[in-house]
Amino acid sequence: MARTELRQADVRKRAPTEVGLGTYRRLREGIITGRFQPNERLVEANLSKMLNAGRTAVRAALVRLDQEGLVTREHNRGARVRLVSDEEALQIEEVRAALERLLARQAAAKATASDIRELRHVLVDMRKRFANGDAIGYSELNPRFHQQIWAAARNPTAGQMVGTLKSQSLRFQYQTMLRPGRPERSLHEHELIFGAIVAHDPEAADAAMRDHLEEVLETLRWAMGHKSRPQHWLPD
Amino acid sequence: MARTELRQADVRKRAPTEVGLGTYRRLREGIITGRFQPNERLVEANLSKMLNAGRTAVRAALVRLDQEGLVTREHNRGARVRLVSDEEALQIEEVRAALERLLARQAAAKATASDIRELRHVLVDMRKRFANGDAIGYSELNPRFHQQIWAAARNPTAGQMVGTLKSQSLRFQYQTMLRPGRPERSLHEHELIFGAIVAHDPEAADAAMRDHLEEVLETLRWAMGHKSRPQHWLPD
DNA sequence: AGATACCGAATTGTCGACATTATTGAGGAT
DNA sequence: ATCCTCAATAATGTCGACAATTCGGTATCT
Repeated sequence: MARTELRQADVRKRAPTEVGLGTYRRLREGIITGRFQPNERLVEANLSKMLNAGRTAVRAALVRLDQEGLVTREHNRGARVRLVSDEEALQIEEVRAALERLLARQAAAKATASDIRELRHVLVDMRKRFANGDAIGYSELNPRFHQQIWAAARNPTAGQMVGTLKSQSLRFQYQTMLRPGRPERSLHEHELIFGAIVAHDPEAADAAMRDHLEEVLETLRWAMGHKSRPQHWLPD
Repeated sequence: MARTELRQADVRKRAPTEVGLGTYRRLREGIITGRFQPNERLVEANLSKMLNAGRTAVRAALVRLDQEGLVTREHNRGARVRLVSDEEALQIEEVRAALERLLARQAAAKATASDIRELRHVLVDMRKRFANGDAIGYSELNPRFHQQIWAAARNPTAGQMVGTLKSQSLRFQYQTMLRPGRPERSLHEHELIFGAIVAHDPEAADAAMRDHLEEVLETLRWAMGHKSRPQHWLPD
């Protein structure tokens, strides 16, 4: 029975140097940005050379990414970039909506003046880019806005969770801004959310975020109906 | 460019034999059931012998559990059972509430006759045990009831997510049933949720689940105020 | 006595080698 | 032509050994 270690005094603050961070982070980035295509095989030896890291580190990274839902692993058959189906993407979006509503509510309750300043800054930029017709720049700012809300909510648990969710469904987000009239309404919805947070009105923030993400979901369904067939499965 | 592998035809259905499942599952079980105490060091060599598995497998399991939030790892300093603070536990409960509301809503929308039969079965058992004053047996059935709802919702994404959340805060759940009058009200709340699902009324299911988990949260806050000392009884 | 440097035990991180398993393609039988 | 067998190949899973690092205790100096 060597289980005699449980004093809380041992938990000193220290630089939280996590373990195999480098390779994990780079591999993750590669998957999210699409450098590895969905369903592509991830051979450990190859990755080992590409990231010049030992196979052990690659392996650990793959385990993490598996748990995170970005790759799938099968016994003796290796790892692949996980392909999330349309249905799954919708489910993920629903879950994300539930979490973001909570975060918006808490942000409205807890936001400091500094939080609001940051949020306003992003929103001002969004207005500018929208006015210039810069749709790409606008959709780049979109995640920034939401992340500011997560920060203001002071709920790391929910924040991290919604972050991993977003990484899973990120491939689908690019299509949504193509819908006619979508950017304009998107901007308006963000204004409403911002207003509710500034007013410190959790109920309104919840409702505004609900409406916003309901619109996003609807747009996503629209995009899925209209999407030209994914050019995966080539006709041989 | 050896990255020319992306046909969907390759994704055949097959037994999804995940990788190092055995050791991971046993270690996880050990942590959840409290055989390893919070903040206890998890030395790889020891675990290797205890679970008689290679150190490699133990290591992989620890990586997974780290990503899952059940252990924390620091570079060159090993792994410990993660201690979740009271504040974190409350945050987790809030997130869980948001997700379970979604799941209750979807369960009400999609539940089949079979789902409802299963759910009724659990509820009948709960009534019995409550009538017998069997508080322990009652709280054992509690997770079963919720899991049936997750199954009926047909939303694996949210289901798995709420499952991992629950495992993180499980240590706190034992205290809640000690509050005077809590079992009775808990049973009543479960009846309401069940009724809403049977009636296929998503709105009502959402509201009932919200009320239920709001009560749980309140009880949790109460328990935290009253906790003399977290008595980690060792179940050997 | 108190602070500091330092050494040794314990533990983790990493690498390479080997066994195990799946996959592919050729070849032969029906 | 189709199906089956079977070896060749490629990739993963696993084990052991070694280097690197942390931590506790001890000796040393002021």
